[in-house]
Parts: sequence; structure tokens; C-alpha cells
Amino acid sequence: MARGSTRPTSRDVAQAAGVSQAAVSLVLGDKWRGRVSETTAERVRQAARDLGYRPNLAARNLRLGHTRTVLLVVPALTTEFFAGVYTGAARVAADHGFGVVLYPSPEGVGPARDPFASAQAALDGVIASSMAADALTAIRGDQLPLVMLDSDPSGSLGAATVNLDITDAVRQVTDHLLGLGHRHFLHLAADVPSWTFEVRARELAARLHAVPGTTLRTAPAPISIDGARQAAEAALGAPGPRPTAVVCDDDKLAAGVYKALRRLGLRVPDDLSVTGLDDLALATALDPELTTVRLDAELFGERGMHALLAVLDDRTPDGGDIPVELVVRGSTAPPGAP
Amino acid sequence: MARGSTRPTSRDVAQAAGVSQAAVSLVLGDKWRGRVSETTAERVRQAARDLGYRPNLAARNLRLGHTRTVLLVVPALTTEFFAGVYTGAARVAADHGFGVVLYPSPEGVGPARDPFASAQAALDGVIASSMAADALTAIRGDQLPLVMLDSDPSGSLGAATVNLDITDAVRQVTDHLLGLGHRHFLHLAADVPSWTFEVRARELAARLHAVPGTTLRTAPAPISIDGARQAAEAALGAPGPRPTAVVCDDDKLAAGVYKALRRLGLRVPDDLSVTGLDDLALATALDPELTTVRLDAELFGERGMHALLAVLDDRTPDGGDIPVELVVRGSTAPPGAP
DNA sequence: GACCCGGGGTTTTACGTATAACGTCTCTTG
DNA sequence: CAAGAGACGTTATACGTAAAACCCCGGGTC
Repeated sequence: MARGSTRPTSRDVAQAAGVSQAAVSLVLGDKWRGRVSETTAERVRQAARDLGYRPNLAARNLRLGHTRTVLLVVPALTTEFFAGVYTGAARVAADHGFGVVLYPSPEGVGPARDPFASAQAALDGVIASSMAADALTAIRGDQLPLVMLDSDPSGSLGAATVNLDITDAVRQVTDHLLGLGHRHFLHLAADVPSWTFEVRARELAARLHAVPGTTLRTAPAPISIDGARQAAEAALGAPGPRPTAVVCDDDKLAAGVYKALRRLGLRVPDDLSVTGLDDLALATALDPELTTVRLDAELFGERGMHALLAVLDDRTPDGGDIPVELVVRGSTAPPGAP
Repeated sequence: MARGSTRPTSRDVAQAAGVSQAAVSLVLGDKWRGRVSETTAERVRQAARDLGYRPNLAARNLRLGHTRTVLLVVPALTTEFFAGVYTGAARVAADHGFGVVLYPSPEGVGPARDPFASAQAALDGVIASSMAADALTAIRGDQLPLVMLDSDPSGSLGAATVNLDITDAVRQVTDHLLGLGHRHFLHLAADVPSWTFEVRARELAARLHAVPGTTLRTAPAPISIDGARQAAEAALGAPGPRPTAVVCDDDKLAAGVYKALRRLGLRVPDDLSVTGLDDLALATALDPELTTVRLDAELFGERGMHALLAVLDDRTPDGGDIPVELVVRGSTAPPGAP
């Protein structure tokens, strides 16, 4: 590890400036008003610049007992959605002098690796998506302040939760489709054990159950375009009343459905209406553009970070689900339209 | 910061097990063969488990003088591509006992924030994408071992570089299109100052210049579907010989072109051939599926990490660009086809 | 019987920082 | 003129860990 001559420490700076190490710490930590003269302070700053001094964060963290660093655990990086969550969380964090480190449950890096072994950073707290379920046991091991995103409020090990109003999302989609006259549905469900997906399935079933004459078929699919295509092809080929609308747990799944329909020679929305969830850029890249529910990922991240800051501060985070909004585009129409 | 009773330290474990702190460190660090008896070792392990002991990483990092943590700087999280880079890098890192922390240049978090202020983790080294240009000055400040991805090998501040064979990518695309008979080109260029995009532009111009009777128009566009749509609409509406092929710097840009063409009433590939670069999932979600160049993002990440490990070890990283592969799909055809 | 050796530990130190506690020396104020 | 009260520092300490240096004891070797 022969890294040239070793990095300068605050003591080196002190020597160069002809003062004590304590003085360096005071000046550079901006705590010198009335304790060090302006000229001395400037001498210290100059010496630090000359030597290219950077404080050793490990030492600082040890001394201070905290790191002002927070871990964001996301299920995967492939998604625009979590990019937005990160952006929001990082913005709020920066405003409060915190940094955010990302831990994507890596697929193929080995099962359930301990995030704390992997991200060696010492942490003050954790924000975790419920979709990254394998990481949770490891997280519980530490007694770190924890905020769960999209997770069962009543069963999250006592951790604070921040949720999207997913019930309302399902309500808006079903109202829209029922209003258009649809009665026969296919639910293309994400193949991931997570509270948010359970809620979608349960809520959709309940909503439709309340309307006589409806049918609901469910097909699980991995959250990938080609996985969804296969699942959709299989489900639409099955016997029974053919669905006229497909409700997808995710925009990516919807893209897979488009692909399946092209291969089956069916057209959107004439033969089949399709809805997504997320409102990714992908949604408007499809032809026709996708009717979907817009989730405000950045707001989600901001609220998550605010909640964590509250926990760190021994306050109770403010509750309330994050509102969502149906965006109607070209992929939905009355059944049997021209 | 009243976090319940404070976390147990190795000294607490020592007391509980009736041994010295040093013995705890030896046992838990797996360095006790021949220094501590098996029964004592087990007693220590049991005590550690009982107390829920986790070593304080800040202290360990300080003592050891390294963190086994590496920073990966990426331009943005929105892209599947860098997710792949991360996955590859993290896999190799894990094999060598390292962790990887992500620093996405956050858009909207404020310009050119210091990655080391933001990611408070102490670091052993950095892998940076050349697209994240704003972070570079900050990185240069520290004398951290640095590997640059997709960066000018001759001008990278002496840092090691790992590059995709982007010249070959351009060659394969132009050979394909020229072979089909195309002579009039539009280059939809990424609106990002980065070496890799400069090379694409230069190489494309050089290639076409060698063939008499060709024309090349260039339109810069932000890397987003809607930005690309606007740029493409403007460029195709301009006077002069209408291009028969659009070469895009990125699959996302290609998606924007599709969208523009739909609005202009043009069809792919009959009226216009389109090519991308990356081979994202998006490429096969488009209709028709996109002819593009496949970049092996995971291999890219692996090679980047290997290079950094080499630098940390005072070895010279192995050179050689990463090969790429043209994937021909339905978006390219001879000009003026039925 | 002097010597060394290995097992089984303990004592001590150092990593680099932040800050509490402690000195001066000078100037004001009642 | 005694007593604060700044201004301008310094000295000393602690954070939790890893590991070097040391110590003791029983047994084998010449």
C-alpha cells in the first residue's frame, strides 16, 4: 500500500503554521471567533492549503461519534424511480449537512450480503425500501435508526414508515377502467415479495369484488420487460373470458405487455387497454403512450430523509401518505372500441 | 442525539467475557491461533453475540489507515448502464474484501458538490466516469488513487483509464449503414461534454469523410427521451438533403427519435433508419426493435475495479479496450425500402 | 540446572481529530 | 487598585480499535 509519502495531518499543518494542533482544529472547524487572531487564522488556512491538507474522516467520525452519513437501501439500480428517491433524499440531506450512501441489493453479488460489511462507511441511520427484503435481517442486527419506505406501518419492527398512497393509486386506476366500461381484468403482478405489491393485489381484488359481473385474473411476473412479455403471453392464451384491460404493477411490466400484444397480433387500446404504475420516461416512449399513475419519487425521497432526521432527533416523523396522480394517455379506451 | 444506551464496545465484550480488550480483538479478528485457547475464544464470541457487539468502523478505519471502501462516481442514476457498471465493480470488490459506495452527481442537489463532503465515508480510492466532469476537480484535490472510465488515455491527469472500444462501435455502425446503402446521415449527439462523445463525433465524421458523396448533419441533444425528440424534430425539419439514417449516441436518444418520427408521420425503418448505443432494455421495448451496439456494462465495472485494485497494489493495470458488438434489429433497412 | 520454546494471555501504544480545561497578558471598571 | 473580563492561545484527554511488546509458566533439551 506504498502510497507515496503519507497524507498531511492537522499536526503537520500546525507545525507549518507555528501553532498547536488545537488551533488548527479550531480555525478549520470555524470555531475560532474570539479564540484565535485573524492573522493567525489566515496563517493556518494558508498552511493547510499549501500542504493540501484534508481532514481524516475516520478520525473525525471516531471523535464525534457520528458520521453525518446515511444509508439508502434500494432494491436495484435499474430503475429511474429509485434514482428519483435518491435525488430527493440527497437534497434534503445536503441541506442538513448529511451525506447519503447508496446500497443497492446487488443481484449476482451473492445472497444477502451484509450492507455494513459491504459499505464500510460508518452510518448514522438507514432508509430502506421494503423491496430490498434480504437486507433487512442484517439491518435489524444493528440498532441503527431506521426508516422504511413502502412498508407495512403496523408491522415494521417499530421502525418509522413513509408510504405512497398506493391504495389511492389502485382506486384511481380501477375507477378509470370501470368508468370506461371494462369488466374483465388481468393483473400483471410484480413477482417480488413486498408489502406494496401485496396491497395492490388485495386492493384491486376488493375494488372489483364490489362490482358485480367483473372477473379478475392474476399473473405474476419478474420486473423486467421480457419477463413481463412471457407472463402476459401465457396469461392471455389461457382459457376463460378474455380480459379487456391489463393492470400492471409497474411501467416496465406494461412495456412487456405491449411487446406480447405485438406478437399476438393484438392492438393497444383497441383490443386491450393497458395501465402502468410509476410514470417513467418509458411511459411516453411507448406507442401509444401509457396511461399510468405518477409517483413522485423525489418527494418520496425527501419525506424519507425528513423522517430519518426526525428519528435521529428524537422527534416523531410526520405521517400522511404521499399523494399520487392518474395520468390518462392513449393506452386506455372503452372495450371493443373501433 | 440521545440514542438509548450507547453501543457496546470491544471493552464491554472483554469485561463480559472476563478477558482483556486485546483478546477480544484477536478472537474477533480471527488472529488467535496459538494465542488464545479455544474455550476462551468461544467465551468471547458468545459474549459478543449476547451484547450484540458490532465493531466501530470509524475506529477500525482510523487504526488501520484504510477503509476497504471505494467510491464510484457516475453521472446519474437514471441509467441502466451504470447500474451494470456498479454491479460488476461491486462483484469484484466483494471478492477482494472491498465495498463500493456510489456517488451520483446529483442533478439539483447543487452544482459541483464535493463528493467527499457528501459521501462522508473515508475512501481508499475512486473510480469515476468521465461524464461526471464536475466532480473531477474535487477529486484531484485529494491524492486518492483514481481510475477514469471512458476518458482520454493521454490526458487524464496521469490516472489509469479503462475504456470501451468506442471507435470500433462507431466503425461497426457506419459499416452497417453504409453497407445498406445509406449516404445521408444525422448524428444525434449527446449534449454532455465528455471524451467519449467527442470521440464518437470525430470518428463518425472521419469515417464518412472517407466515402465520397456522403453528408453528415449533427444535432446535440440532452440525454433524455423528450430532449431528443425536440432536437430530432428540429434537425429533420431543417433544409438540405434529408438524412436517411439517424445515428444516436444513446438508446434513450433513439427512443426520442422514434417519438419525433411518429409526430412527423414518418416510419422506422421505411422512411428512416435509426441506430442507438448501449443496448438497454428499452431497445427491445421499442417498435420496431432498435439496432444498437451492445456495451457490456458489467464487464466495464469489473475491469474498472480490477484496475483500481492494481493501482492500490502498485501494479500497472492491464490495458486493452473492452470489445463491443453490433446488434442488428428491425430499425435499420436500405434507404427508400418499400 | 541453565536455556529456550510455545501456549495463553495482558499491558501499552498509536491512529488523527475535537474540545474541555487551563494559562497568560492586557484592558476596563467600580 | 483589586477584580473581572476578554483576547489568544496551549496542554491534555478521549473516542474504539489493532497489534506490538511484554510477561508468566510448564516442559523439553543439552
